Amino acid sequence: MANIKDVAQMAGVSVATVSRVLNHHPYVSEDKKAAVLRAMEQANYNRNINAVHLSKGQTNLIGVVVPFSNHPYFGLLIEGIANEALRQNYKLVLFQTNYETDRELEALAMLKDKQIDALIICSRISPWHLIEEYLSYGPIVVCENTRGTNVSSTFVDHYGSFFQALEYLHSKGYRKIGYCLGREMGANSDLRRTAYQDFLQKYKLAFNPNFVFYNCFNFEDGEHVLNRITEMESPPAALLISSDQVAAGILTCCKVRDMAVPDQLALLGFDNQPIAKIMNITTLEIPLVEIGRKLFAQAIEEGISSQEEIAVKLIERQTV
Amino acid sequence: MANIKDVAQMAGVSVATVSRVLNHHPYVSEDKKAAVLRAMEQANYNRNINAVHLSKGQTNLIGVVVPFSNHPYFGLLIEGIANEALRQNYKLVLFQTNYETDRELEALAMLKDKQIDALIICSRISPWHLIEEYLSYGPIVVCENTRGTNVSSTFVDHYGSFFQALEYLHSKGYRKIGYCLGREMGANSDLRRTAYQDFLQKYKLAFNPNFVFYNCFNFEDGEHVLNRITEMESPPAALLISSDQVAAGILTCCKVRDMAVPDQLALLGFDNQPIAKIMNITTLEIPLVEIGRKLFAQAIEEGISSQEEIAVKLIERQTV
DNA sequence: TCTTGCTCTGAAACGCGTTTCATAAACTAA
DNA sequence: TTAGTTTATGAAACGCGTTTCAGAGCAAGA
Repeated sequence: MANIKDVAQMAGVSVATVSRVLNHHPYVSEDKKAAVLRAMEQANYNRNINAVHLSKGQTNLIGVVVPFSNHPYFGLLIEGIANEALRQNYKLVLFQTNYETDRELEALAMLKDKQIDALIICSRISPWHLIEEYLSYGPIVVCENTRGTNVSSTFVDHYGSFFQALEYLHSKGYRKIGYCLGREMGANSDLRRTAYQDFLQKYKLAFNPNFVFYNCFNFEDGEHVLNRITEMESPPAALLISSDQVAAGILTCCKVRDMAVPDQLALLGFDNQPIAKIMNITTLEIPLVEIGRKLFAQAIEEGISSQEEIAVKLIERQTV
Repeated sequence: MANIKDVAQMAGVSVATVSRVLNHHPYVSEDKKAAVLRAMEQANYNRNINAVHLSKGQTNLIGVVVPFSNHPYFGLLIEGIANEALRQNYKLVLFQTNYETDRELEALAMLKDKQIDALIICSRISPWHLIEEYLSYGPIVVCENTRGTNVSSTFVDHYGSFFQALEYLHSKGYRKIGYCLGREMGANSDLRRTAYQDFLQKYKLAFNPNFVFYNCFNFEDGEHVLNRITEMESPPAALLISSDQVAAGILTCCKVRDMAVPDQLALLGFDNQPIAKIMNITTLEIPLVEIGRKLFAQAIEEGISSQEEIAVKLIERQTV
């Protein structure tokens, strides 16, 4: 396998000049450039990427940590990240953690080893102090409010948007409001729970633990929710659902059971996923693809750190 | 950042000895080994992985090409691959192609650049001759019959298993049999189509183009299938469905519409995914996790190439 | 006692592209 | 014409761990 030295010799130039041609450096005369290109062609030259990595001290690989890559929420996020990665000539290494600590640690270890230039954590399971330990090895970008730290992030104000959603339902006359979340634990869930409590307090509404549904991730989880609701003597009149996917599942079940939406049960989703549009679900749009783009940009941004809060937008359709 | 030289100096040994300690070479005396470990600790030494890659000429990274990582079929395959990768201390780079040629080419380019040691293609879109061009750069392992070539593969005899499934339905008395596939094009679809034609011929059954359903990938695609079937004057009595996921979707719809399974419509799935067990779907088990393991083993197996055919197993449950 | 064969260690070569520094030539502005 | 840029190019240093080769020391077997 020919290397840069061979090519240099064949073209009658120094390796530095070959390197310049390889990297499109402007200061190379046309004739030498042509000679180098010819030599590369002849020798069937292939740049040794590992030598480049060693020399540059970077790999153009960015790690992305997600709990599930199959979920539309993360799917859209990944899409945004991948778009930007392509544009900037980076590749992605995907870590699907299933919320297992070890998988997350693997990703952090790769950052430490400089096998990836930066790490984007879309949703974490590890405690924050553990993440912090790895900050010195390379940029880590997350999806939660990191204001006051030097960690970059792009995030949604989950407290504010949840509160906003509750206010909207309240303004529509709903008083018995329940909500569906994914994980019971986790930074975002905490924020939403707090928003809910504060909302109840504001309007002097009583807390009903039956109105809280956890482990709502996918379409099929909607059925479980509706099963519980139909068994209740005093069911909620509206549901705030942290994922359109689940909202769609609930809505589908409602149709099957001839439950009128929104009259018997109002549904307010989150994300504005494609399925929400198709099924006419009222939702709070979260521009996930755009968030993905920003996360990537932050991952490769040099020196500085930045925190960006993303606004959500209410999309009124027919389920509230 | 300390390097191996610094550590060697601190420990009073040569870099070779430090390298031996790092790589658990047996011939290092206990005291020197201890000294090296102490020095590494003190210097907060971190091995530069890119230097290792350059030196070894490999990266311990294996590329995995799938069309969708969110589909249970590929999810299980990936699980098997990932298990084995973990065991053998390799990392995976996942390429989700969405069946776009460019994404597949990206993966092949990384193989060419030796940024990955091998490539596992779970389902391809590129023509075979294009894949072949990259064989000289590193091992490529695929999921289709490559007997007679020097390409390693682990595959299911799709012709045989489809035929077997059709025979089973026939033996149960079904004559009007339809089938659902994913892609219309693709090596596996061709095989299955041929099996179907041959089956019809064998039993002198007429071909009905309405009994063929394409683009059946996910749970929700089951609804489309059933919609078409309910509109037919002369619907199929049994369906052979190339994914349990779709079979589950169809079965769910049947329940909603009070259609008796298998009396009004028999369903025979493929894969034996978890959902098939839960929903009691008769299916042909494909040991996807096991196939994943084998694919990975083949990817890192030195020198030789091997082709392994995997047997499927009929699991009789309650939908036929 | 002499081989033979381990065990242990270090020097040096190797993998290979990037980048800095020095230098020379060519050009521009004063 | 002189000073100051800009363009162009090569030598050499740099990033850093692995591996081969040679040799020393020591023990077991002949």
